[in-house]
Amino acid sequence: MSFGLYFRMTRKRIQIKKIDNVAARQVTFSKRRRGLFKKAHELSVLCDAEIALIVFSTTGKLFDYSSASMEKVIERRNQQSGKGIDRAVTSPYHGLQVGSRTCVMLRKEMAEKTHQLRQLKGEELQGLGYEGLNHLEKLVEGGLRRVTETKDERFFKEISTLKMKGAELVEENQQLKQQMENLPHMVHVQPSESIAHAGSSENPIQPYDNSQDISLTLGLAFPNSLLKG
Amino acid sequence: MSFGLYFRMTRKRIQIKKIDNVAARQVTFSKRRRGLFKKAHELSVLCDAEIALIVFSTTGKLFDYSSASMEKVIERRNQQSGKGIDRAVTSPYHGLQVGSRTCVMLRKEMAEKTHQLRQLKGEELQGLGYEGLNHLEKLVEGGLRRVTETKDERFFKEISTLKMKGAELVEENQQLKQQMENLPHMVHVQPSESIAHAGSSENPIQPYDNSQDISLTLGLAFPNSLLKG
DNA sequence: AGCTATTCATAAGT
DNA sequence: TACTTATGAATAGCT
Repeated sequence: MSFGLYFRMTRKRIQIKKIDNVAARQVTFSKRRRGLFKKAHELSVLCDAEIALIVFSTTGKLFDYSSASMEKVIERRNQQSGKGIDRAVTSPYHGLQVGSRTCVMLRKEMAEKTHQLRQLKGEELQGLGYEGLNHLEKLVEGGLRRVTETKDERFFKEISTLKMKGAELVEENQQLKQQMENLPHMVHVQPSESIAHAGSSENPIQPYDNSQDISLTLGLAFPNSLLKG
Repeated sequence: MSFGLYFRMTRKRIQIKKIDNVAARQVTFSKRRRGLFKKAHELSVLCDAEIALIVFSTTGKLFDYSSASMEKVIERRNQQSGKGIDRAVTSPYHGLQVGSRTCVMLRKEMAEKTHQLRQLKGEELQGLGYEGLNHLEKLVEGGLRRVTETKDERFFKEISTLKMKGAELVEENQQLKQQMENLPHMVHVQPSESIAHAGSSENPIQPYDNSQDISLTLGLAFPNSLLKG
């Protein structure tokens, strides 16, 4: 290595235009293609995305990658992008095939999903070996953790909301009491203790603690998803 | 900027596995998706390559890029890779009218099932109230219990099977040894210790304990269901 | 959405 | 083709 020769190994940022030198272009193609496929894979794993990547070199060689099934991804895209423009009309013959094939695929995917669903519920585990069972166990553990975390989070959020509301009520209550005391012409009025009976009588400003009542007062409707299964 | 707070802005290289935190996942998806598309474009320009890239986010949103025409690239790939079967001719007209209505229903069911699946994995829980979350939690707990039970059951069954097989082998081994001792005309034969080397030499009838080897000897193939999701 | 420290990708060279 | 290394680019973690 003669350091004196090059001030920088990489001269400067290259500009994005077709590389003239054929050899250099091929080298760059190899390197960048590898990088691109790696990035595609990482994105699919990190973000649970469904990806299809097709690359043809200048020489006509095919390279492709798909996180799932190439056909499935392409099919899915045909459906989505077909929403805007009615391509079935544009190319009737083509549209026909896409439609019928899609239906078959949908049925297959449905069967697959139903099976996955049952496995997550701990059914239909016959086909799984040790590796499969372990993987499934980890998956369900993760799910349980997330569900529980979400539940607790929601729970605490509601508690604090209620406490704040309670505090407001206590304060309002106090103000009402004072107002009543300032109206001596009325007959004696019983203080409405029942409204804030759980609040500390020693410190009325302190948040109203009714965490015991949450399940009764805030049970939200359960959407029609998992309950019916 | 308070420099004292962080030793490093970017802690260290991340590991490539699904990001749990939904918000972080979405941010990363945005950033990396942009990067990926940029790289794809650069490759197509620099090296004059023909590229098609399709990405579906977890939420089902479609992003795609193609250096030329998406359809053209996909078609070109179909020709290269699908040498065997001409699928275009296979389904000429069948099932379009019948299929169209069925397909709509199938799609709805698919969406529903996909949602249920995600909920079981602890995602898309926004719509659930306390009741719903509790129900879901119980469901997943049950699933986890069943999966774990099945796994353990399978495990112990295999262990006992192996122990029995081991015992048989040890017995057979003993018999062979005796037979050899009863054949004095032959040259000295080395006892085949290697067959049952893990068995206790002090009590050869005792079941052969190779529980350590189970993962090596009985790793069943994992079916194509949950691993790819 | 914006900012940096850090990791990652890679152009040029051997 | 593979390896090396300085540099530019991408991006994780934080506002």
